[in-house]
Amino acid sequence: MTTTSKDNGRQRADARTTGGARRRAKGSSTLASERREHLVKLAAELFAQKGYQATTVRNIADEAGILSGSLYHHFDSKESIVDEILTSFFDELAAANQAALARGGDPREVLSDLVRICFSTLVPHRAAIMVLQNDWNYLKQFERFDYLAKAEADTERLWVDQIKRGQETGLFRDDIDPKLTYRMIRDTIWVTVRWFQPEGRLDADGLADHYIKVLFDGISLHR
Amino acid sequence: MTTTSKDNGRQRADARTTGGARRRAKGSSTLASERREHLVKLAAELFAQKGYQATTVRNIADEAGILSGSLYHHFDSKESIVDEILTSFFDELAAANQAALARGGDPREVLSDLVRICFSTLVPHRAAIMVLQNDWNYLKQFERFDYLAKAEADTERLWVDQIKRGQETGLFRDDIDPKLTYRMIRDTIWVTVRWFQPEGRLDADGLADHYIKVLFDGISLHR
Amino acid sequence: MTTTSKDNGRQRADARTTGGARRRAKGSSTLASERREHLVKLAAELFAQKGYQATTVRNIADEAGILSGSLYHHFDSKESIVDEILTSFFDELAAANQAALARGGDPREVLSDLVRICFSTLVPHRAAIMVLQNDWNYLKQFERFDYLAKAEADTERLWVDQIKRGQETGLFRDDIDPKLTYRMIRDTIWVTVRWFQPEGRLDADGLADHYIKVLFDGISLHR
Amino acid sequence: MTTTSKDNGRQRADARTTGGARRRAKGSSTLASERREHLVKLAAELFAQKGYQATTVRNIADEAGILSGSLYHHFDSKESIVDEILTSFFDELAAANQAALARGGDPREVLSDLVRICFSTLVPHRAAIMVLQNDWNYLKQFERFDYLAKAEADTERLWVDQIKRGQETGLFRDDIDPKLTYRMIRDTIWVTVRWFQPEGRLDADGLADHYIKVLFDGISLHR
DNA sequence: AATGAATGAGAGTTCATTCAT
DNA sequence: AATGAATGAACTCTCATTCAT
Repeated sequence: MTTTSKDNGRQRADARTTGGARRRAKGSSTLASERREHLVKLAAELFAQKGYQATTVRNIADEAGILSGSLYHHFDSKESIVDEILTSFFDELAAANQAALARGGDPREVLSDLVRICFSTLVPHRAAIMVLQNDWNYLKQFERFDYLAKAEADTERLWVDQIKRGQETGLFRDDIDPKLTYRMIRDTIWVTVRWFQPEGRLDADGLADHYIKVLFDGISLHR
Repeated sequence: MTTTSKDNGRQRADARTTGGARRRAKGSSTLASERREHLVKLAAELFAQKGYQATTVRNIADEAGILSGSLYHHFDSKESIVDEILTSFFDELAAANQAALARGGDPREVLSDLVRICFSTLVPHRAAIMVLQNDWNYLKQFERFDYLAKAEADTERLWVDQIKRGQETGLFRDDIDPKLTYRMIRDTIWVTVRWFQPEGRLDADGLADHYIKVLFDGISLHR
Repeated sequence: MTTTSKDNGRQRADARTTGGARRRAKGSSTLASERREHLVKLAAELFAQKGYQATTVRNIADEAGILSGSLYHHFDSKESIVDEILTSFFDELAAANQAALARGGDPREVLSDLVRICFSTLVPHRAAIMVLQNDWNYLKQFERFDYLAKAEADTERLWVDQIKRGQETGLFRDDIDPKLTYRMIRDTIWVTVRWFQPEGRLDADGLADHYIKVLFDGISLHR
Repeated sequence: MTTTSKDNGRQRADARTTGGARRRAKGSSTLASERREHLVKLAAELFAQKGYQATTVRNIADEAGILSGSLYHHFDSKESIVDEILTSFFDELAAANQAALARGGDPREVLSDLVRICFSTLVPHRAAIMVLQNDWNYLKQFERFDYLAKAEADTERLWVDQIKRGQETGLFRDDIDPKLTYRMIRDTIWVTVRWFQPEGRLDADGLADHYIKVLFDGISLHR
């Protein structure tokens, strides 16, 4: 197997037993990579619109103006495509979260940052989030996507730590359950992807502000 | 179509939004109806577990110990089955919501009731909510399910009215968007179906209490 | 899963985790089984003619006058069909070999019997032998067919034992290699399936006689 | 088609049965020819391992470290590659057979020579023989390979002549069928390619000796 | 001499649904 | 009320081959 663009951008655990040289000198792979990214984008849009299962590889190929078989020049499988979409989202999110943690601040500030990060991915990673909301239940059955569950577990730890720290430092109420609270925050944010319209009254930042307000102080008017 | 129970338990399309349970009065059809309900229950469990699309009619038939073709004696399509699951949920929810409204009380009390109603459906209607969370994006493309969008619009009006009334009477903050707030509340509650375990630390009521607390007063500790 | 004819006639190692009742009272399965056997026969003929790989499930379905998808009512997969063909051959061969052994006699008699048994399968199991000759190299890569290699190993032991016994009792020459000799006999017999015509000058029995003659005494005229 | 080495190394179809090696006399095409031969060798190895049908042109290209499309600079089809492998085998075999005949001797000596020739091709032409054993049934359907059947018919005549001559001169038994006997000898020898290991206890020559012994005198111990 | 993108035909398989029995 | 056989359309994916660069 040569170094085509089919490698899916992620390391494979299984070593290649068959021979074959690996090459490619200069920059023609940039073009290949652009084509590939374009196809991923088209697929992402369809996955978001109709769902992963309901989108056929023919749909994607049609959108690109090629035949379905031709997609397999670029990707191993339909799964590879969605994998690429999800990976790119998770990688970016993890990096942003780490950066927020590194910036420091009191738990309320960190939590605000984390919330804002979530909302800020809504537009650039709409498809990934949509797929996660609608098709995760289906995708999780494939070993290949186990890494997503792990990534989510990491994120949970990160949030829960901040909530607990907030409780210890007297910033947050003591009578809420950290894990439960995290889950509700997480779900509430991501699920907005279903109805959120960036061109609407509130953009992603506005949505974040609104949510942070309610999250920290509730909807009640306090005297 | 024969004179069996195949009419999907629902007389007319325009009867959909009126809510309320339907009963079959007379004789042997009760047995048929019981068998039918049993099959719906089996299907519901599978839909909840694997999703609507990923569940095959064969899966359902297998679970019932019959052949897939035999299901069509009871239902005229796979869609009919999920329709029945969803209708039963929406009918019950609408009725409960109306009852809460009828009971009256200040907006905070009514809203609390509405929240509690939502959480209380989590167990008996787990499958319907799961389907709505995971497969709505797919199902909405069929005209047949347009009534669900209408029912949801009705519910939204009901909630938004209460939130606005709360703002007018000085109970709720003025700087929150009623519609946005409703959506977030709605999403936060329903999405819990994905991880909620009735046998866990908190049951549905506990979850409701926890959420109402955070919703009204936020997670911050106010002096 | 119910007890349809899809079980492939062979036990499955993997237990069925999904529920479902198992029934079937009377004899309607005989009919189902007949249909199934008919399809297997059609497939066998095609496999023998064109090879396993080159035969498509559509070819088989066409021959049966149904659509390709309909085959899957009867079989899990194309592999299942060929499996059935091979299993039936191996089962019968193993039984016949055991019977020959049980009959006893000196090694020359037993070996003659074994040879005759091989030739006698040429007509009834032509397809299986043809597949084994032409497609074994392909089929052996699938775990599913590991049992064939095992069956072959058993047969080898059986033959080699007789050859050795013949050498010990002074019936056979001492300067031949038992294993090598077995392999050559085996291959020589089975490979005749490629050109053997039952309607030709010699039938399977005639072929066996001819071969036994040459095998034991060679082609040379001994004074 | 350009003026590359794509003409498959063979000038005309009617030159096929004449046998003999073909050389390219002149200049830089020697390099091209070497590359070509290298590719044929890689393909041969794969065909032997996995069979002709199961080997994809991509497999071959991978092995060579190039892309599958690039193979078509050297060959005009997958068939051309296997054709080259088979032709080279048949040409050499025919030449060797002719030489044996030319050397003369009594039928027993000639037959021994022919047997030894067959065994001696086992190593250098392993792939061709393997393909012939496993994929001939598939390849024979293409007109292009009709010449193989013809070559085989020629060989048969040659062998049968010697066997008959042996019977006439009282060297061989009269009660064996010459044609049948030839076929069994042929099959027995070629089919060993499936399990023969040159590094094993017996090399090709040893195998030949062993077989000649059994062929002429049988496995029985004659007083 | 090779790449990289694509074709086009066809592969095995799935599945909701129908219908005679 | 159920069976068992079949449909027909669609699915993901494969692969020999082509061709502009």
